Amino acid sequence: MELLDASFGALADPTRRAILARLALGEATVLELAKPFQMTQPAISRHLKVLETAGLIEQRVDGTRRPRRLAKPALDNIDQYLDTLRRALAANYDRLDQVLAAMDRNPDSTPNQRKTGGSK
Amino acid sequence: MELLDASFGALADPTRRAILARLALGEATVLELAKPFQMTQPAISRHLKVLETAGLIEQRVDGTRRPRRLAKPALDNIDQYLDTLRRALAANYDRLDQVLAAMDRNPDSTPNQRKTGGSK
DNA sequence: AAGTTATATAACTAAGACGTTATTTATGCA
DNA sequence: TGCATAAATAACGTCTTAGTTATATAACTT
Repeated sequence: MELLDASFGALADPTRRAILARLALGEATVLELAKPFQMTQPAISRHLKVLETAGLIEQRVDGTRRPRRLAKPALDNIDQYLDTLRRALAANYDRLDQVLAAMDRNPDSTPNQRKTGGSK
Repeated sequence: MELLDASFGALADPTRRAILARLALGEATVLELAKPFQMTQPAISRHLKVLETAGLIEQRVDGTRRPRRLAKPALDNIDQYLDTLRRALAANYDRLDQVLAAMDRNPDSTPNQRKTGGSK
């Protein structure tokens, strides 16, 4: 699943998330996107390429401009992955040893927690 | 939202996602985690620190071992963020210009697409 | 055709990520 | 005590990322 590599990697950068936030309001060109972020146009173009490779945005051709907008495939993919994690998490919390572990890790009940014998 | 930086960054690495997949089956120690991945123990320890900083896993103390398990906060946080993107995406797709854009970007209908006279 | 505008690409630099081996710290055990 | 084991940390090399400036490409404008 290397699309996940690209997708999560793309989302890990605050500038790229800001770009997505801007695109959430509607499509925008490179220069429009570059304006609010004090950063050069080439830098934004690179970020856009990363986002597009990740499947998070799409291009459109309009003369010399290339307005970008949000795309869905990556989001669906990510959602699906996170779902498996959520499920596993829920399942683990239902297990007894997880409950015991939770008690064990509470510093109030056992100052210096152990479990083999009980000393130090 | 720099927790998102950490969370998405953590999920961008395939080794770390594999670690999470293993932890989805239940808690495991560093050495147990290191075994399947042919990688040294220090490397795994670093990955675990990244995952923990991101809020994706937790530790437990058991003598000299530190079994890890999945944690929820980061997932909730991520879910919430993705939700805003999903919403924006849906909203954008409801707009007329987005629909026109979709047609415009279809290479079959217009070989060298323009639009100065059409929408915008 | 010539100039302008929108974007992409190239070449470079600085910083960060990810792996290694060697060593340290902390606990358990004889 | 002293040795063994689990995990963390240090120091280091290498590859990747994110930014810069300079330049190239493509399309619109006159």
